[in-house]
Amino acid sequence: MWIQVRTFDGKRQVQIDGLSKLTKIEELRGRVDEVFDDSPPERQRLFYRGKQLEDGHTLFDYSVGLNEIIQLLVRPADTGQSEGSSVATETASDKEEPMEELELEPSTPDAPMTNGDVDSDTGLSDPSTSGQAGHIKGLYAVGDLVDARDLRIGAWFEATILKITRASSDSSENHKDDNSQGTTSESKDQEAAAATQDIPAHGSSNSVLNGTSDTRQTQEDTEKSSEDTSLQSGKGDGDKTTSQREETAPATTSSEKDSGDMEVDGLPNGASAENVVLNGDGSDASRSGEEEMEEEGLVYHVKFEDYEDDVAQLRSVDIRPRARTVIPFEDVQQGMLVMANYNPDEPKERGYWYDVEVVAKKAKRTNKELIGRILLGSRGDSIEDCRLIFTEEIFKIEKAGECPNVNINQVNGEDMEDLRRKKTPECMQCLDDPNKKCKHCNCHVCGGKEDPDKQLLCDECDSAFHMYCLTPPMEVLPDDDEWYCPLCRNDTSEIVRVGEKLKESKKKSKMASAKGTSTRDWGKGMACVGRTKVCNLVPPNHFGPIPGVPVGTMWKFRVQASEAGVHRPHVSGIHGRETEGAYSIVLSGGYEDDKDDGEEFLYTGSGGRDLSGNKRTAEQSCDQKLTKMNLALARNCAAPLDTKKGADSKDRWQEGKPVRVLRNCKGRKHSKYAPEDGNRYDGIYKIVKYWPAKGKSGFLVWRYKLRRDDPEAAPWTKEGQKTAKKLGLTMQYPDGYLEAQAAKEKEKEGGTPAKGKGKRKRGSDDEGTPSKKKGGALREVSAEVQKMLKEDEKNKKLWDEALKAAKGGDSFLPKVEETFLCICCQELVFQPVSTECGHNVCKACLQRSFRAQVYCCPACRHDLGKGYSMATNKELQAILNLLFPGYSAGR
DNA sequence: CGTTCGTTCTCT
DNA sequence: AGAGAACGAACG
Repeated sequence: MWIQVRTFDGKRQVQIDGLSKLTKIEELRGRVDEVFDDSPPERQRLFYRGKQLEDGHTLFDYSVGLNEIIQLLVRPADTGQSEGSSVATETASDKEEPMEELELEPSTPDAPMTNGDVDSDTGLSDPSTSGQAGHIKGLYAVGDLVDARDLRIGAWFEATILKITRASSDSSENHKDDNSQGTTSESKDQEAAAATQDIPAHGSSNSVLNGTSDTRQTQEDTEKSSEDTSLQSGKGDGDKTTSQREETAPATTSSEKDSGDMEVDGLPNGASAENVVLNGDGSDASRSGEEEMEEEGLVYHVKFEDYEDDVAQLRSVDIRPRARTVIPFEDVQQGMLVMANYNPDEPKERGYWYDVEVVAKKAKRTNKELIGRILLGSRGDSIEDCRLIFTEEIFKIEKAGECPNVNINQVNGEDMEDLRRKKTPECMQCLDDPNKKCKHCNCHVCGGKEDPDKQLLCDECDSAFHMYCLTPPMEVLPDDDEWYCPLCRNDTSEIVRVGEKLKESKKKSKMASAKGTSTRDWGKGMACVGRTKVCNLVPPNHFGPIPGVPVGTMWKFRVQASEAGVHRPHVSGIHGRETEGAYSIVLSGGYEDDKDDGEEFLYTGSGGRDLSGNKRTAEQSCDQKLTKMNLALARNCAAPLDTKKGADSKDRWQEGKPVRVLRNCKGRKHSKYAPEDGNRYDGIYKIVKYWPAKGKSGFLVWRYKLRRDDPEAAPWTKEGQKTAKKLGLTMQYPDGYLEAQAAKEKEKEGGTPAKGKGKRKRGSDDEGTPSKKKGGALREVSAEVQKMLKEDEKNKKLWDEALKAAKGGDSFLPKVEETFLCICCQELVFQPVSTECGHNVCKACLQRSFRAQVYCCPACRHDLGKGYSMATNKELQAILNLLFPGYSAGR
């Protein structure tokens, strides 16, 4: 078997040959390493259909089929430079040993809170108790109301300081904790863990809903995956945090160091210094000025107001006094650094609070607008050209250290609610109204918001479920780290999380290879591979020729004839339905009673054989019956059915149902009409008569007399050979087969597999499907169809493209098939819904998405809205029905 | 060469 | 949804 490995950017694609279905992933890595530069196995990440391939499993485990594409992502190399504080950060998170060493360090005696780990210290500790650390002098004190930066998304959230510790064993212990969470829970890969190790996970990785909504969690995930790809750029960050960590107390005088960095990172040149106050810059903060500063080594444990169980440990650079001064719009000036609300995903909606450099200010009478650059944090990332719409809520960034304090607040009775900023409702469905039932943000079954601690979060769709709302109700929390809701459970049976065992499908577990009863290696060749495409041109129960497949077409393997729709079963000689008749047969020389005279032949029914032991053929060992395929074949005969004695259509033989006939090269033993190689389509035959008879084996067999009835010349005639030449009919091989064969030959000669062998752009060297080269049925677009295309106004652009492709020499129908492939089910769209964003999805697929509370276009994530009408595009459906007469059968 | 795999189909 | 039949094709 062979597959394609393609880099994530799609720039390189290489065929890997000589694989078996039982090839292990680690083996595949070796092969990939041979062909791709600079991609050692340990740095490879391989993906197939969204799943990350893990060592220890086989291609079969992941159902990787012939010629399918595996995507390759190579982790950046660990340079191992001596400069390496960044390297230290990464390795520290990659491997656990260094962490354990840190953990063994004695805890700081004057930090009593080290005995509480993050989980138990969920902000419940009395501030006065934490105040024991009062002799730690920093910019902020316990109880200070601050804004704290969520390092993952770069936005500021309202928070309170719970306690302050020195960076020492205390923090490293917590770091270790974070890290283990990061790696054990789902597919957060190591890099992501490294990038986020400073933050405790929001909520435990377990699935209990901690009284918070899932919105934020989702955002985290998005953020993480984006970090995945931008890791290299994030290295500077790791560098800095590490150096900070290593410089523990006592503090140096270089507290400007941080601010200096910040200036470089976050501040535009020429920014007006007036209103710009840098976070963490304690140079003139009153409190710190008088006391001995040890800011460098301090870790602030802050509690986010909106996420009660979140305790983050942050450095002073990521903390600042709670914003409380609104800058009137008229006072906002270009170049200022302010805090404003922005939603990067939905710029027209409310989002989170970010630092923004004001780039431009537009004030019209009706419309106030600010254009800004969102600054995401110390890493120096920014989002350019953001249009700020909440121009009345521009906040000044307060000077470091000048904090309102929660304790003071209580004394003064000052209403701190005034300091609360507006923010996005967590749930756009119920707008966080606690009195409203909402199946979106709370229990998916009852919508109730009560008992948040009894609500389980699905690890797939993030929907919540009361344990008692499940059927059957769940009594105890699941032991597993992850839990899947009833809607997701089936669909995700094959999803594998990192480091997790592959869930075996029922079917596979029954197979010999899974039961371990066989040692047989299989799957290297074409015997056990599945189809790579399905013929949608006609329904499976189509009688007569397949459009675009001329008499004389040849395929090396039966599976290809199946793909072409000419003869669908993989093994079986007769394709038919008991109630309808037979559509096609193959003469393969497997039945001794067959007799082939070309224009006419005698065919034998199936059955009467003992196929136990997983066999496909055997000797005749009992009488055949006129059932199943034998009955189907009999029904083609233009004579009343007689299941006892058979029937003869006599002079009406041509009125019978047409049978497509293939001849296989194995028939050559007894028939000179069989092809030299592979399988050949010989045209339409009719059943003249059928009858039961005693076969050579002595058992009863059903015999069928077939006579050719096809206007196209038979391949063995002179005329037939002429047309074959004219049409350029050559043996068809599976995509990549010849390359794989060539590679095998080369290997035999003793040479190592050549680098880059089989390297090719897709669709380059087609041996020439007859229909492609010579145009014909597949390229022509009839006037009738053209007219119908015009009626499908919603897809005008797509149809224009398809027509253009047809004119350019490509086949029209395959292009249409590609264009209207449903992104969900990967089949031609059925009962298509044409979205306003220009995509087409099966109605059923879209409904499934909506049932999972996902209300956006599956293709582009364009929000369709919960109440989307989902009208089927009848025009499109009509066209597709015409072009692909059978595709909707069975759906 | 004899064996024996997953696949496909249809039917139950 | 599962079982059973089946003129393939590779393994050993």
